[in-house]
Amino acid sequence: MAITMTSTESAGTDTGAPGPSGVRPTRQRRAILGAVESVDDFRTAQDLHGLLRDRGERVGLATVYRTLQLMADAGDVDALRTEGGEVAYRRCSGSHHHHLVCRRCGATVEIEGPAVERWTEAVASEHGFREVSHTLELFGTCRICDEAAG
Amino acid sequence: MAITMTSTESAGTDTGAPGPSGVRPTRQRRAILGAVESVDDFRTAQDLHGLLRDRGERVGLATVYRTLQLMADAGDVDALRTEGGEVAYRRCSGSHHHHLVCRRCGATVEIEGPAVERWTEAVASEHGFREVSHTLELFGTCRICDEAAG
DNA sequence: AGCGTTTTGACAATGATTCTCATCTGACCC
DNA sequence: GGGTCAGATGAGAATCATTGTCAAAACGCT
Ligand SMILES: [Zn+2]
Ligand SMILES: [Zn+2]
Ligand SMILES: [Zn+2]
Ligand SMILES: [Zn+2]
Repeated sequence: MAITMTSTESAGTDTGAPGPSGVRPTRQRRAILGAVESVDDFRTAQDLHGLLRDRGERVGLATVYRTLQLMADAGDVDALRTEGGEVAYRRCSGSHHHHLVCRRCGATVEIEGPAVERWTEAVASEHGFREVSHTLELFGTCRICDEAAG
Repeated sequence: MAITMTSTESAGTDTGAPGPSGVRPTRQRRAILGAVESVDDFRTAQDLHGLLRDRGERVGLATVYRTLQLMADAGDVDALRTEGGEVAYRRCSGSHHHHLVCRRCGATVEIEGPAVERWTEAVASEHGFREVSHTLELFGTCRICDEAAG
C-alpha cells in the first residue's frame, strides 16, 4: 500500500480479522519514501540510510531495511540485485519492466520487452515449470561514467 | 583453463613475468570439479563442500569457494545468483545461454534466446551504455517438486 | 633431494541483512 | 488530554555467505 496518505482502509467486511489492520504512515516511512523519490537511480538500503543521515532525518538502519522491503512487496518501489549482490531500490513506473543500470553510478533506464515476456512464459510452461518469475537486467557503464573515467 | 589436464602452458615469450605461470590440477580441484559434474543442478559452494565432505573427500571450504570462482572465470562452470542471493554453480554447455531453474531443487534447463541477445545489445547501445552484461534467469518450480509438495 | 611458486586450510574478519526486545507512536475512544 | 494498544522504531546482537590471512603443505622441475 502506498504509504503516502490514506490510513483508514474503509470498513468493509474483513473476513475474520477484526483489528484495524493499519499500516501507519510514520515520519520515518515518509522520509524513506522521500529519499527514494529524490534520486532517479537504484540505491541500496545503506545508501539511502546515509542519505537520510546527511539530510538530518534520523532513521534507524533496520527501519530503512524493513520499510524498503515493505514498499517493494507492495509494489511501490522496484528492487533488484546488483552485480555485487546487494539489493538496490528505485521508484519506478507501475507497469512491468526491466532495467538498464550503470554499474558505476546506478543511473537507470527502464526498458520493456513484450517479446521477451512472452518468450519466458512460453519457455517455462514448455518445460512444465510453474509459478515462474524472471529476472532480466542489463548492467553497463553509462555515457557519463564512460567519459568521466574512461 | 580447464583444470582437468594440461599443465604446461607451452613456453611463449611472457612479457616480463619469468615464472612457469602454472595452474595446478590438484587433488582438491579435481574433487571439486568432480562434485560439480556429479550433479546436474545448480549448487552453492556450501552445498558442494558438504557433498565432498559426505563423500569423504576432505577439502577446505575456502578452497571450494576459490576454485569455483576460478572455474567460473575460466568458463568451466556457470554461476548464477539465486533468488535468495547466494551464488550457485553448474557445469553447463559451452555456448552462451540462460537458465530455467527450480527454486526448490535446483533442477535446471538451459535455454537459448538469440532474439533476446540481439535485443539486449540493441537496447544498451541505443542508450549509450558500454560494456554491457545481462542477467536473464527464470525461476519456478519444476513438475516433480510441484507434485511432491503441491 | 632442493627450490621457488602455487595451493591449501583453519580461523579470523567482513559486510549486508535480519533478529530481539524494550521503548515509543499513532489512531481512536472516553 | 489522558488511557489503551497494536503497530513501529532502533540500538545492538546475531546470522551467514563470502573473503582475507598466513604459515604449512604440495607441485613441478632440475
Ligand atoms: Zn523498475
Ligand atoms: Zn554511470
Ligand atoms: Zn548454464
Ligand atoms: Zn524442483
